[in-house]
Amino acid sequence: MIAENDVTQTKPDSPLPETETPRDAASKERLRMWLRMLKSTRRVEAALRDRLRREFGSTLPRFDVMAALARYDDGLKMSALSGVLRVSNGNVTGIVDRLVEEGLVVRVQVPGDRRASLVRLTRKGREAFARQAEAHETWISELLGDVSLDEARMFSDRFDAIIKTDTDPEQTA
Amino acid sequence: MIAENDVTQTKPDSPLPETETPRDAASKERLRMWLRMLKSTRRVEAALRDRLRREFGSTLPRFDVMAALARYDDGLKMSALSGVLRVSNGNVTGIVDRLVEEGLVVRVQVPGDRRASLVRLTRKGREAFARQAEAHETWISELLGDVSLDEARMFSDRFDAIIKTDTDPEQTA
DNA sequence: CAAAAAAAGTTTGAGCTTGAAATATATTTT
DNA sequence: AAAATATATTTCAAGCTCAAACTTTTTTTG
Repeated sequence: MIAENDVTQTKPDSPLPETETPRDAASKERLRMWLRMLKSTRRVEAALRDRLRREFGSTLPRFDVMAALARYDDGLKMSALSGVLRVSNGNVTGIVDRLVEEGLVVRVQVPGDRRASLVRLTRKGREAFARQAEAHETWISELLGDVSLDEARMFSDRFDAIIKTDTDPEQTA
Repeated sequence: MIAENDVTQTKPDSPLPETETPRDAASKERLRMWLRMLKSTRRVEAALRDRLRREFGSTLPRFDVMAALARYDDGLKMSALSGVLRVSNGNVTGIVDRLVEEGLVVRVQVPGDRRASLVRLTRKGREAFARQAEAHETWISELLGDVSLDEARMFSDRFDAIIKTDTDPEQTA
């Protein structure tokens, strides 16, 4: 919103501040798009949080952590985990602490290195995650139900481009 | 991820669990799309948070509140504010408290009703927001730079559809 | 090898977020 | 007028989030 006229315009056709260069127009349209993208994402996220809470007594961050661990049978080190999820180290500590309390994951000492530990899903954790993941996929299809297969593919590609535009380290274990 | 075969399939052509109905395919593709959409949104949000913090010592929630207030010269009641932003009541209380401390907004008593108060931007708040909003638009264009005007329009429309699919009260002041 | 640097994790402090409970005030019913 | 109900907002507890500070351990290097 707001954002006056653009000083870098090449053709000052009109002297009024209401002048709109093509650059402005694109900028405004991208802003509009972003606001809608943010709103859509938040809506879907809110719905997911709500269902995860009601139906599984869990949260999205916990789900994210378990999803990451589910992809690595050998477990992940804390630093690798926060790297994969792209959240801060300290953040993951707390979430894993709670998952450990509930018996969904374990911290296994790494033999050679007394600093590090591998975080791994327990059997209970794997089972809980399997149930949640299945529900999760169903919810997404429900929430994005009117997006066709082809359209979804198109969107995925476009989002990939956006992701790649920003710096994308994407480190592994 | 995970999500075994779909029980509701109409044609059990293959007895194996690896069977994939068109319904499965679309479901998986939508999940893929959602994960990318979430990732993109988080990337952009993270970038915005970072810049807002560094350049203005502020946060996205504060910015959101100020943006909402900027659209209502007469101010908004707390309940209307949380309604517009679609966040909990208690949430807004804290954010507004901090904005008041910094002199960016004020709480004005509503004449007829001693329960309610109107939250309004101060001059300082309006000026701060104007600067932030301008930078914000620039950042968005930077972050979504390779999205063309037409493409942005298309995305906007599509997101609108997603938003409309979920319940959309959108109350006003 | 000892000092310095780097790496793995945790802790801390401040802020955001929610849902539920508490408070206060208004309005409606009885 | 008293009681019940509705509305406006705050408080609270639990959890998520980050950046920065801090331990402990390992690796590098002079």
